[in-house]
Amino acid sequence: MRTVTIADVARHAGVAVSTVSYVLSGKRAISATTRQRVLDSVRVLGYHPNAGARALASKRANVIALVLPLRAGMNLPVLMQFATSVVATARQYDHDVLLMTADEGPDGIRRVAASAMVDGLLLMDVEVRDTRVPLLRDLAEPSVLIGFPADAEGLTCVDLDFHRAGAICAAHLAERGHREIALLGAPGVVYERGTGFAERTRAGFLAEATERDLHAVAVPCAETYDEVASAVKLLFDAHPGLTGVVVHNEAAVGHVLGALRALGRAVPEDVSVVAICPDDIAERARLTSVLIPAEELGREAVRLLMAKLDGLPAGSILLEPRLTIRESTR
Amino acid sequence: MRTVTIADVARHAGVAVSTVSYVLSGKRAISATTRQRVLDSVRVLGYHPNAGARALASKRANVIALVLPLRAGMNLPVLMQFATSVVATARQYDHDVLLMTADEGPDGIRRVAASAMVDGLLLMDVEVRDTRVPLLRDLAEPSVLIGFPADAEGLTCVDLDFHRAGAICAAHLAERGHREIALLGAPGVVYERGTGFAERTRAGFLAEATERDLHAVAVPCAETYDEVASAVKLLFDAHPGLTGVVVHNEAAVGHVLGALRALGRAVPEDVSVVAICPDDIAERARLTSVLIPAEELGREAVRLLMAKLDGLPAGSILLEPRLTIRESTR
DNA sequence: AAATGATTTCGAAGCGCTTCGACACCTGAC
DNA sequence: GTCAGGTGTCGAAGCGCTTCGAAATCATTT
Repeated sequence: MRTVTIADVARHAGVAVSTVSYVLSGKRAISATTRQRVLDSVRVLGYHPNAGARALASKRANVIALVLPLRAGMNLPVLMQFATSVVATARQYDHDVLLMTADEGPDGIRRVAASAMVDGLLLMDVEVRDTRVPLLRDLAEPSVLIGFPADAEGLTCVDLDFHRAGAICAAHLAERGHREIALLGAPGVVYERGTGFAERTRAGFLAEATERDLHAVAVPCAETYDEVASAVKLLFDAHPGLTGVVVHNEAAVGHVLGALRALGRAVPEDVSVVAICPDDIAERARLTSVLIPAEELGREAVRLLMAKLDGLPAGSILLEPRLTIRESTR
Repeated sequence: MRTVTIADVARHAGVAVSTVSYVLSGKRAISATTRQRVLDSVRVLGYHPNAGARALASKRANVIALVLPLRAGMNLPVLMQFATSVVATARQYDHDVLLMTADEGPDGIRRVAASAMVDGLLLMDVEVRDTRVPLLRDLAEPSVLIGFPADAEGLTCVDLDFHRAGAICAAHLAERGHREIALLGAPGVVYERGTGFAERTRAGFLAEATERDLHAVAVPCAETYDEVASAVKLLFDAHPGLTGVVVHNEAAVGHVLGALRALGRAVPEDVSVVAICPDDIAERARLTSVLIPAEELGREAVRLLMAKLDGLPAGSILLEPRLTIRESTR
């Protein structure tokens, strides 16, 4: 059972090879009768174009690379949703997905790009000072990043709008009548590194609080229980009237709840808590939260990449955060 | 910056194109001096072979498809470890990985296979009566399955040796002096479907128990708390002297512990519990367990697939289970 | 010195597809 | 009846690589 080639289809339909190609690609007008004859032959013979030959001739592989950080510490449900959404969306655009792990590093990216194996790249979890970013800049292949590196100039990035997320949390607490609120953010070092998303959440939170005339503080937050507990204690010592807390640190959120319990402050009776974290974590603890929209991130990232493949300019985009109200705020 | 082709390398090194090809593939002897000259040119020019052209000429894409069940209900850590291991191992064999989701179904498989986009396929979580299995059988491309379908004849499958796993659990309990033990397995319907792995665990468990002259029973086990609780109650009513329980049902294991607690039986003081489940679940509950060796599964699956790609015959293999002793048995 | 055989290198023929320019045919306008 | 301008189709030239057979080179042997 030799594999069926376009020449077989052409012979079977009694037309030229190029005609078959044009029917399939739609790049030139073909009469309805010829078109139908060709399509019938395709069906009858079970023809599938050879991807390699197509890529070679057209300089388009119809494959995108998905570079995932398959290391420990990632939130798996988020990663999975993202990957699933990328694959599904890519298929809608008639593209396949080549899976790469971040630990091949820049070389892996250079390799797949230079080999014309993929037409574009999707990188998840880009770090602030990522060694791959300069490479992406002068790669011929377009790329889209999930997350913003330190200097996003000239790159296409997709991320949750953390400024708005911070603001939405503050607004939610304000609307519930809280007058004194706090943000527990990432560990201090993260701010010192100038990590964009942590800083932006903070700015949005404080701006909205100021706007609404609330008393607000924002403090970094470590991730071990003891450190979290003492930070929470310090916070309430300094601000006894505090009734609303936003936690933007998925590793610390459980500890914050524990610390509150230890201090004898009930949630939501005494203190309302809003988290900015993956949905599974918030769901488990029944927390009001702003989730990480993994599926939407994947979809938008692919959409942007496809636009770039078509030569369209594509700027970065920020996704609108959405608050899910659960049982930790009142 | 036109991309560098093999012709550029040949010109730069002052040799024929075919010589460059042979240097790179090692398929013919090339003198050391020529070889070095070519390799230098490759380095200087930054040459990377065009994957499409290579695939077209050699009929080898150097890509394998990884078909994952990206639906809910999978144990994510297991899936991730598996995927990571597959990608890493494939790279060792100079192959890349095309990521597909099971929801494209047989058509997706047919598509990538017929388009010569991949040389082989890796399917995870194959179901007992999987519609893709007959397809795989008469596909030209070799494939490896994780898990055993109803009829594995002529297929290459990799899985944990559940017969041994059942036996190891029984043996562990026997060594600790337990004389009356039970296996809580998959829900009844799973056995009725004739699912291989559930039945094999059961057989291994009972055989080992008989061997060691223990009193052993094996019962199916549902997955809601109430059903589990009543099953556990019935079990202990019927066998008051029961002191060892093996749970082979990752969804039920938490409920079993709860039910035991409700019956006033302490673990491990009154009852020893061994689980056959993903490591994260056992780790969380500090259970002695036989884990699902995701990483090893990935590695072995790729190894088998590569063997088949080289035309070697490859039978199915069963991985040796390993017991991790934690705090639930004594 | 010629012949033999190994060893190393070369040239050319594809692999299956896309795409460009050209050709054939058909309209309708003059 | 001729010619301009569409349509629809074809043929051929690659795309960049692998691989086969043959040529060229060199060391041995007779």
